[in-house]
Amino acid sequence: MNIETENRERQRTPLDREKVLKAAVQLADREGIDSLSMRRVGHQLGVEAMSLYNHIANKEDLLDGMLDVVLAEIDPPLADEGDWRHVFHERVLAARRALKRHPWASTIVVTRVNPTPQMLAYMDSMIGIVRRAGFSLDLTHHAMHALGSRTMGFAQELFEDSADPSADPAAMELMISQMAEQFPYAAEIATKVRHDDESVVGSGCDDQFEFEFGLDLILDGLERLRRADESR
Amino acid sequence: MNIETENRERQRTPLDREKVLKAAVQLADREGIDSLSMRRVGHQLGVEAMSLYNHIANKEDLLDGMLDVVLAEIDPPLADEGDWRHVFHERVLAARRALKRHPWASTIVVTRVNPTPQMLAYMDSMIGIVRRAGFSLDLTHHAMHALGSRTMGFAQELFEDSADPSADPAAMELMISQMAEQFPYAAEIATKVRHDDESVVGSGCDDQFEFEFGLDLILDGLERLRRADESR
DNA sequence: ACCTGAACACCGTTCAAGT
DNA sequence: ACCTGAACACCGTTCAAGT
Repeated sequence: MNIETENRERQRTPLDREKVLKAAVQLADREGIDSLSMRRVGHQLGVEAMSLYNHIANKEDLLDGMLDVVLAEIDPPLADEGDWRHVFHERVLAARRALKRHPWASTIVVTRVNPTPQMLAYMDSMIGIVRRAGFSLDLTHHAMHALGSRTMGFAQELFEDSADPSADPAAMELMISQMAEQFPYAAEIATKVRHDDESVVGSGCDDQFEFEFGLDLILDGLERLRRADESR
Repeated sequence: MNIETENRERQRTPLDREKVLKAAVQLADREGIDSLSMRRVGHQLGVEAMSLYNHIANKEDLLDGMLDVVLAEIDPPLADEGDWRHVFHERVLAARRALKRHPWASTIVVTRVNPTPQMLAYMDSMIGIVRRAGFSLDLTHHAMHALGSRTMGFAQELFEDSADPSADPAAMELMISQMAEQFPYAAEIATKVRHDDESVVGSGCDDQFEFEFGLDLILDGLERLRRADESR
């Protein structure tokens, strides 16, 4: 029995911040972040929207809290053993798994104006990995900027759904043939992606693969710079 | 005399799509994307919000059109001469300059569900640069994913304003000392950034530098892969 | 052909009033 | 101490009615 039905029957349990956040996360998971309103979170808890203001400051505070619920799910880092790139890579994938469970979370990260406590804790642990691997303060700073949102397990993909399998193939075919004249290079890539998608084994647009490809490209570049710095 | 005052006096000139887009861009430049509403764009043109629907389909269509106004300002690419990385780098900076003139544009890019015509044209030209430099179709595809939004001249920065000079130094000092215990690595970086900002010459958090650092790190990594691929 | 008034179904947030 | 009714100042969008 979830919170909603429980509270609809009789509102014995008083509200608190944690209950509000949990209900909001549940609602966003089920209906998407665009459907999340104060009124709807209230309804989910069997309460009017105004009651929520007794437990959260405003909607921004609600979003901050929801993000921290998600980030608290990230697995702790591996021990510092062997190549720092491995430790870093694995932790980024742990963050990615947590964010993937709540697809709205990455859009929330991006709109935060101040880092939340859990974001700070996560970033601190990631900075620690490279510092203990011998990165200078300068190179560490550049590294974090270069990685950007990849540190948190996601990257800004342009045209995320162009390879969406739900798009019907006939429309895709038409689009590609129309693009071919004006945008030959883009059409060539779109054709490749479509072909690879059709063959079962191929991975025309495997998000996970592309994410790790980009991540390791940057980590390898950084390791090269660390070595150059060290032997300076 | 701008469109607003002109049309307030007497509405002789009939509306068209271009005028709506221009007015919307002007409004977003001046007051930010959050202040952009159908009602306010209408007001800017001396017209009710409902009139806009004669020229644009809906708000998403308006945002698409606004983005294409901005992207049309990107300088054309250099000739294919010398290192492809230079040509690519310079064009990305051209895109960056255009987006920087309209700070809301990058947030619009990120929320598009379908690529706009100008986005397609831009991406096509960038794909062309690497293809003509000898990249395989596969590597080209991975390259575009690895670069992500960097291709368009921006990157997802976490905590953009943590080095904001408008934040008062005393509050910054306090925050850092509070962080130091719980988040020593993050505090160390924050301290460095603050020091470099104070010295006039230093560039503790030079967005432009960090952007190009990350861009070149990826371009160099890709060039290495291209060479390995070629001599395979 | 283009513009508008009225309306619909929503938002976040405040605050005095209730229990 | 916590919750609510009423209200404020907004949204995007539709559609019949006006010119």
